[in-house]
Amino acid sequence: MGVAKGADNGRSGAARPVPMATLERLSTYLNCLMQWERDGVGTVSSATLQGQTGVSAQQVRKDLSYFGEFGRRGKGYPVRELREALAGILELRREQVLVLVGVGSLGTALLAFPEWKAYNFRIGAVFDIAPNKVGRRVRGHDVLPLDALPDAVRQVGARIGMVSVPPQAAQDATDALVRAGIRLILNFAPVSVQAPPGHVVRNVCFVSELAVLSYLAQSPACRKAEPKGPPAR
Amino acid sequence: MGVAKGADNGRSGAARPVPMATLERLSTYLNCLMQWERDGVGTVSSATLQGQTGVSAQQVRKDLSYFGEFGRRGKGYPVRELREALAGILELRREQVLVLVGVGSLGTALLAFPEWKAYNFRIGAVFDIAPNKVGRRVRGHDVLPLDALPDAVRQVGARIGMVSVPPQAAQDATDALVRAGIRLILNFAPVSVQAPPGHVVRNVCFVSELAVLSYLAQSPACRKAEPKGPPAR
DNA sequence: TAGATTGTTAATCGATTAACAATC
DNA sequence: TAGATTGTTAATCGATTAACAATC
Repeated sequence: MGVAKGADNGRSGAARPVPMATLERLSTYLNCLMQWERDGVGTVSSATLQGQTGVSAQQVRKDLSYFGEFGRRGKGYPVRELREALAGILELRREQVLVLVGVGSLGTALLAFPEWKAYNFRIGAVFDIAPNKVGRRVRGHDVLPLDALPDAVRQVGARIGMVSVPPQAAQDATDALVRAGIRLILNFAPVSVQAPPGHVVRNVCFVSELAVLSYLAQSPACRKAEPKGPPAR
Repeated sequence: MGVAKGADNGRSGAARPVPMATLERLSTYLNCLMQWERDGVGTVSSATLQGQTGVSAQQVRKDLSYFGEFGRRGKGYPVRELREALAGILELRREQVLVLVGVGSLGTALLAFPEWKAYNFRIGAVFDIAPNKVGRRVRGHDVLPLDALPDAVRQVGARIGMVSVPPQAAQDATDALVRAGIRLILNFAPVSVQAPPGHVVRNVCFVSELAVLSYLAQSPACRKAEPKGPPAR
């Protein structure tokens, strides 16, 4: 039931499964390291990462330990090396090609997102069903009809699909991606969509996040999700 | 360390803390129920919810049990009542007023999001620093300067703030919200931001989600996050 | 060396799943 | 009643935290 056996980078001997929670934190670390690298910072400690992310220093070290040994005792982690290592773990040293289904206002905002390049993502093809959108050019991308999906996916080598269509259309869009051979799907529509075994659907649902905040608003329970301990920086 | 003591709806006697994981699933259930209510469905079982959400039936029942007893044994859950109960638990029977900082393409897409009303959210005020945006009207909202935040927050009664500014500006925007008395913050910028104790920051980070998918792409580990068991529908 | 900080093992805590009694 | 399905208690599993030895 471990998510990712055998993903241990060849370093850590036996294949411990990597907790999903760890995986979800990795890109946060990567993001900090990218910034520090731009700033010319040479070394950081797990305490520095705690200060920046709110994740406890020991948790940071534990997370990294699933993939190998990246630090120097008494010193900390070399920023550039750790950044490269994390990018490698997340398969972001090779370009990841995405396809996008749905070019409404959210889809258009996604096309304009300035950080794709920094993470080595590229949107390879863009689709919509609306006849008045198909054939147009949006933010430098030709909008293709949905039935062009299978060919386009093969052509651009996409492995990940993003769904940004209205809720009623989300399952259809997902099905189309599945038929086109896409096994990794990021759903932005505020409904749950299902895909067959062997596929992974993850959701970006801000309504859900807001609902959690709304819940927390009622009691003085706001004392969760805070940075803990002495922030070092 | 429990997130939400005393949130037990007055029904369940002692105040069991509600797991964050449960909280995060609640809006998924709510979403399904809203759809079913529109479709005129009278009753659903936990197995139905499993079929629609991928969350196991027993997990659904366990989640609901933190807040009370909503079902009828042998029968299932009355759609309308359960929807109302969940909306109440999430404090969504009263209107939740939001403020938005940052009216770039993502912010604009958020303003255009059609489902705010359905969840009883309302964007009460909108802010930006860019002089060429302040004073303009975007999707029916007047864009205000950041220093209008404290007054506006009081005036519209906002309790939740959304940050959709470029990464470099995200911490500043967060600080401005904090100074304006906002304690619940949803950050859309792909950086981690910090807020003082007593505040909650949650993040919507699709880069993070994509990074997880990218990781999962490498091994045949795609056999996670699937619907399990016999879907009933 | 002494101080700092990592990496790891053990202990705790929390969340999910299994089992089943309650009851419609 | 019999069948179905809930709600709850106990058992398992997974993730976080604490403690500490290793070592730069």
